[in-house]
Amino acid sequence: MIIVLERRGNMAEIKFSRQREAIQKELCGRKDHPTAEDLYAKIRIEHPNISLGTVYRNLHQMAENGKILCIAREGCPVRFDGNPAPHYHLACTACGRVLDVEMPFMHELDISAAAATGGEIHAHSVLFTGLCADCISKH
Amino acid sequence: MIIVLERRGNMAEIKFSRQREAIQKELCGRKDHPTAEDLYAKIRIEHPNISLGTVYRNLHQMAENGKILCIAREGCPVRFDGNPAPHYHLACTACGRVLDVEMPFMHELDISAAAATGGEIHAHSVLFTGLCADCISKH
DNA sequence: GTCATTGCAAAACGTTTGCATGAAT
DNA sequence: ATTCATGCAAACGTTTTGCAATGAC
Repeated sequence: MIIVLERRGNMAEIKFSRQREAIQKELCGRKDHPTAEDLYAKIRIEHPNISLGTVYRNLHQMAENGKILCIAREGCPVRFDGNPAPHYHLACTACGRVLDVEMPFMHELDISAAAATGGEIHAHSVLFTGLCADCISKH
Repeated sequence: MIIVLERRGNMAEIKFSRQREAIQKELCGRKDHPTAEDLYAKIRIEHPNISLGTVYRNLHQMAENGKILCIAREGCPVRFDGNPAPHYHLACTACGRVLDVEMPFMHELDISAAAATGGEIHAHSVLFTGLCADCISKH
């Protein structure tokens, strides 16, 4: 299997589009981590003609360009994060939400990993699993 | 969306099966992180009648019971890890492989995250992104 | 005898793609 | 005029499911 991670094919220009603008605005205006369908549903209110394919295409492009993050989990649709700065996430086992965890990001981990592997680490993503504060207090 | 993470429905008995045994043996006998299809293809050599559904069902059950780990990434089929002890992974951007990273696991991160969220952290999974040693040296 | 597990094939799901049209530069 | 982006609908790859049959206990 070949993993294609190349940035946009050599120097193709990115043209403005209403749709991309709407997606970007919607995603960056929220602090949760919506799925493509979530965004599609929301954006459709103001842009009734937008298509799901366009949402996916743009999310993909934005991720390639480092403008957003993707959060993948077993058995769940991918979630997107409008904040591209590396940070931690918590997947709550009770309510199913994915939340940001406000703690300092350990860039040192990348250094340790690079030392351990002899390779070159570009990023690390961390997903905590557990109960969020809301779910703890509700019970 | 409701996330179902419950362990096996109250106290249903787990009965032995040849197929599960083969899956367990195959997965735990290797240090890479195969997909369900990979395992299916391999196991089919000795158990020609096994079905892909059975492979998925058993992997799911084993994951629920904490016998194996799942590694999910955007755009890739889920990979399974026969070693359920918490540890780190590297996804190589050049060759596409997912490798173990031999470095001490930071349980302290869970404590920091619990403090930061006010919740209860059960685990954390880390996926590094970068180049593995093989790909660095090949270039 | 009971109930978990299987194989099979169909369906579900999330996502990607081809193509003709439209919009941005 | 060029070429990037869009909407649509069809296709894709992965995973799950219903069901009747089999196997474990």
